[in-house]
Amino acid sequence: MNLRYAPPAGRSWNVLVAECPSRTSLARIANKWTAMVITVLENGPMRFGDIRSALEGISAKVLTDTLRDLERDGMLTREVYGEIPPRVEYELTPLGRTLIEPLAVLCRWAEQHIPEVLAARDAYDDR
Amino acid sequence: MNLRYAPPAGRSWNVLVAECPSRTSLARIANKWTAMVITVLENGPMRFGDIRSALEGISAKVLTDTLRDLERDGMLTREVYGEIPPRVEYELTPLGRTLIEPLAVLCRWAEQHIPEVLAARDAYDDR
DNA sequence: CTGTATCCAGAAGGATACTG
DNA sequence: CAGTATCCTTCTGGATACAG
Repeated sequence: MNLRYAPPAGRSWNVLVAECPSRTSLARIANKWTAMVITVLENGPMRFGDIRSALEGISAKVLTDTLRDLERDGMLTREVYGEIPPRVEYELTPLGRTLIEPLAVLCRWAEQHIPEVLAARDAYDDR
Repeated sequence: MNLRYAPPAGRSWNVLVAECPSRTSLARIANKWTAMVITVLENGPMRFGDIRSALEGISAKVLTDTLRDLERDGMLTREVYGEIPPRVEYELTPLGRTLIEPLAVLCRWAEQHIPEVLAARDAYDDR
């Protein structure tokens, strides 16, 4: 496993290799905002404001940045409707949809294991 | 547990609620270093130096911080052996082991979908 | 309504030197 | 070997104001 980064000539992309682009990709998907955005979009297209309301507490700037990054990496599409007031809808691509289940699992893990995590934290801080 | 937020009776914790502690927990596990550390520890205890070698490019400081946070949240244990030179081993707890599969899936996703992501990125940048 | 443009504080993370 | 300590740079993300 101590191989130097060699792809794309070969086939073995590897997040453990510092220069491998898969590590950048991992950083993008292993991210709390990404997990929440993808999860929230699973049921179909949503408007900017509705996403922002769903992800309670996110700023407009951060949501804009997150959505743009996800669009750039092909995980969602952005459609602007020429209406007044403006309407913009975001929708997962097939590629983005393959992330729904993995990221939903993470969100559920965080929710389901809160008692254990908080207990462990208290125990650690008490010593 | 001294919480500023508790889910309403009969309901579950929810990462979409800003003050819910599950969001902090999500931030910790939805993180590239966490994903790599957990994945690398799946086969059993490992020494600090071996983990650092496996996660090519991580600094001692960042690895120390990451391991301490994971220990604090009950996902791994840290055992110090009174030897010269020192030996310290990190091992996943049962709680930590429940993260192996979800996080390994993320790492595999990042590796397997690199061609699509890079293609999408090029297409986006070209317009 | 859906952003952009700034500015700024704090967190994350790297480099280097050093210790038990 | 397994860290600490320190310093420094970069990135993240919040606040505010404003535009189309």
